[in-house]
Amino acid sequence: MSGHESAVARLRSQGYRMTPQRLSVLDIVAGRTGHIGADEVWNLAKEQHPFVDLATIYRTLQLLKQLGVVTEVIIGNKLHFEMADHHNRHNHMVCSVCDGVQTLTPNYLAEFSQRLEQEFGFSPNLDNITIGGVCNQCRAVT
Amino acid sequence: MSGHESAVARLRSQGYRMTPQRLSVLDIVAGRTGHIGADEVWNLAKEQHPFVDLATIYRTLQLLKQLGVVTEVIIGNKLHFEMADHHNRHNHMVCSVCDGVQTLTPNYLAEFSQRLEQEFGFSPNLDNITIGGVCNQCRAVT
DNA sequence: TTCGTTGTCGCAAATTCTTGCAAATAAAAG
DNA sequence: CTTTTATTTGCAAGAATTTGCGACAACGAA
Repeated sequence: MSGHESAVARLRSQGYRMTPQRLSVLDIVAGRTGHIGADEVWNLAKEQHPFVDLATIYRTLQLLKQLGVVTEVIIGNKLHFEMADHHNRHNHMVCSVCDGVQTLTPNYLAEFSQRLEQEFGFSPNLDNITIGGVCNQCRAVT
Repeated sequence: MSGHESAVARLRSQGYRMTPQRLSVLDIVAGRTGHIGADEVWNLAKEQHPFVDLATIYRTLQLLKQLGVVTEVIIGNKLHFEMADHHNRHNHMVCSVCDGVQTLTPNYLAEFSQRLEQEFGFSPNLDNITIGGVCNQCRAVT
């Protein structure tokens, strides 16, 4: 009921339809500050629409991702999603050892972004960037 | 039979064992210039070891990934792997619309890497970086 | 409001990837 | 070479995610 107008508009403008299921998913993801797993979205969505299928959740999340409304992060071997906040970007560093996630707001990425666009014609979605590596703790263990 | 000595050594030094199955997987991935899907690795591996299980392939690829021998890229909804070439890095830009993959050798990433390490104590593996976005073609369509 | 077109949903089956466990085996010790 | 022991494997079961398809519903047109 709040700031979903733009998302709805974006759906419509591409010929997609707004359904109660999609609104639910949108509300749920928007209601979280951090990321949320697909299974959690499903559980919450069932409270409002007991018959929603998990497949619908996945399809909706994929759609919202394509539209740039949400962002996908792979944590462990699960898909997680969160609102793509274009004003206050969240980027992730995922440790390949412990699957821990760290968040950062990298201003330094802006320049890199422009280069990619100039040299390759590729518009990177930096809301969606995930950097693999090893975190402090796990490196200490080895 | 070629340049796998370092990979074998890296296995041994961590207490892992070198088995024919693992050597097969290593050979197969190393024999490719580009990336290769887990299922393809399996098919090729079966030519030499008809009874290898797909689970073994996955486990081996995960292991090689942890050791930094290979690199994992998610293309579409499949896992792909390729040799991590530390001298000539390959990084990927994956289009979220068409799943097309572009490769680049970003020298400009080096500086960014150092910052992450200094500020977060996180050692990024830039061989493994994947940047999502929209490619030239798909952007033109919209 | 009603109708028709077309996108969407729910269901079930198919893919893709992961995990538990007993048997097999690599590497070290004797 | 044989024994020992811990790692790996293969198999089967199980998560997690995607896809095909007929029934259904959103929304513009009449």
